[in-house]
Amino acid sequence: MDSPQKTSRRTYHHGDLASELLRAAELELSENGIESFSLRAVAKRAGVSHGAPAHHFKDARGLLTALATTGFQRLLAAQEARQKQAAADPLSRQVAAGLGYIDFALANPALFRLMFSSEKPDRTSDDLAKASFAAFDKLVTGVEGLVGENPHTDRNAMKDVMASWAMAHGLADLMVSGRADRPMNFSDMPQSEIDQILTDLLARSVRR
Amino acid sequence: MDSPQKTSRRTYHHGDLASELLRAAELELSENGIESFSLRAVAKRAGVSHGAPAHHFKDARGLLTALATTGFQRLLAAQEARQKQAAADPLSRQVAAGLGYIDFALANPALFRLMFSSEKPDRTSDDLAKASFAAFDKLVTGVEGLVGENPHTDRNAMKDVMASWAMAHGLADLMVSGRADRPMNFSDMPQSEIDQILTDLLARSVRR
DNA sequence: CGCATATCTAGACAGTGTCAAGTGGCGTGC
DNA sequence: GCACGCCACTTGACACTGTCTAGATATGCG
Repeated sequence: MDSPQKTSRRTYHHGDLASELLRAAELELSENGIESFSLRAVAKRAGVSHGAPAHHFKDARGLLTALATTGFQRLLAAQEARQKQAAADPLSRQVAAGLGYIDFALANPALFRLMFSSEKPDRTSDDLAKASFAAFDKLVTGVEGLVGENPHTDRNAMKDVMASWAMAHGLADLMVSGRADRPMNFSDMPQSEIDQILTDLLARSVRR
Repeated sequence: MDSPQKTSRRTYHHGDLASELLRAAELELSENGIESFSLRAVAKRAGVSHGAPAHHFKDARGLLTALATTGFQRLLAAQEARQKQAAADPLSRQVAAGLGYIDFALANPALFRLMFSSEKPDRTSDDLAKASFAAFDKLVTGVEGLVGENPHTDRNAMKDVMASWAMAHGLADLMVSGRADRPMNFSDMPQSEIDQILTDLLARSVRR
């Protein structure tokens, strides 16, 4: 009568190995970084043999594709979380999306790298494409509210999307790699002050 | 009487294996990407045994650190190349630096990833730190000319540096990973039109 | 000319991802 | 209520990786 997915797996059949592998993979990723990621270490962490993952994910690429997909879903959620706390005007909402983007990157640096700086996830995967498009579309609708044009049909509006994205992504990537610390001294600042600076920078990108 | 570095190495001692390894490594990098980089493949490409590189670079990390160092030197050169063609006013010069940054990234995508999205280069290396600081400092002096304040002492000016860097880096990174193609349709544009758009986006970041 | 030393080779080791074959246990059809 | 089928997993093999050690070779200094 117990649920099929229990944390202690003394049975031969695991019950929910797929999601356990995803959790293990994310832990491995965040502890060791993407460049020393090992499928066998993930299997060991999940308490199964090194060949077990193949039954749920074709290969390492498959597992990392699935993991990146959840990453994009959570990236979208992080953007929305910031928007909930933000003022209702379109600029504040768009800036909030950028702040959420950066929040996510700083909270999940290795996953962020997997999503944006790795060839390992299979970008032709439908699930991955859908999830990454949804996160992208958050910026598109934000700009649409801001400039009153649909970026998918208006080239200038799409330029604003690109500006907004590039600024958020650039800040996120430089912060994740620790390159913003030296010039900006973020580590000595309270979060509110960091937010203020980032807000200023993000707002520049969409003003034309 | 022949130069010590000849392309055909039938001699036991190579003569200039260190730089040959660097060239081989860069070729391997651009052909296979950083994630399937193999030190043994580099050695094979250079025509030496798999153990040979260790004598010139302590390990794979050492080789990649040296390669990233040359990358930052060439990144700086690419920024300066664009500035030479640009108008003399400070804004044009700063935008040109950004265009050069993007030029470099698009011309050397795998190397760009090695420099900015990898933990393999040893960032505590003096040579690497010096080269990467020199490239960064190009943006700093550009902003100084633009706003009339030294960013190293003026916090607002350093914010402008960060804005300029984040926009250039964000655009470069998104373009390298092919993520800008879909929304912007860059592949259907002549270079002049791409430059025009990028110029607009880069200029936004430093105007306050 | 001979010897020291830098340079390179060759083999071993632990670790990696993937493939093939074999085993354990669950549930379905009788 | 039981046997059988099938899915989930294990095990071992393979080629490949980076690094270490020991040995071979050529260069240049005395």
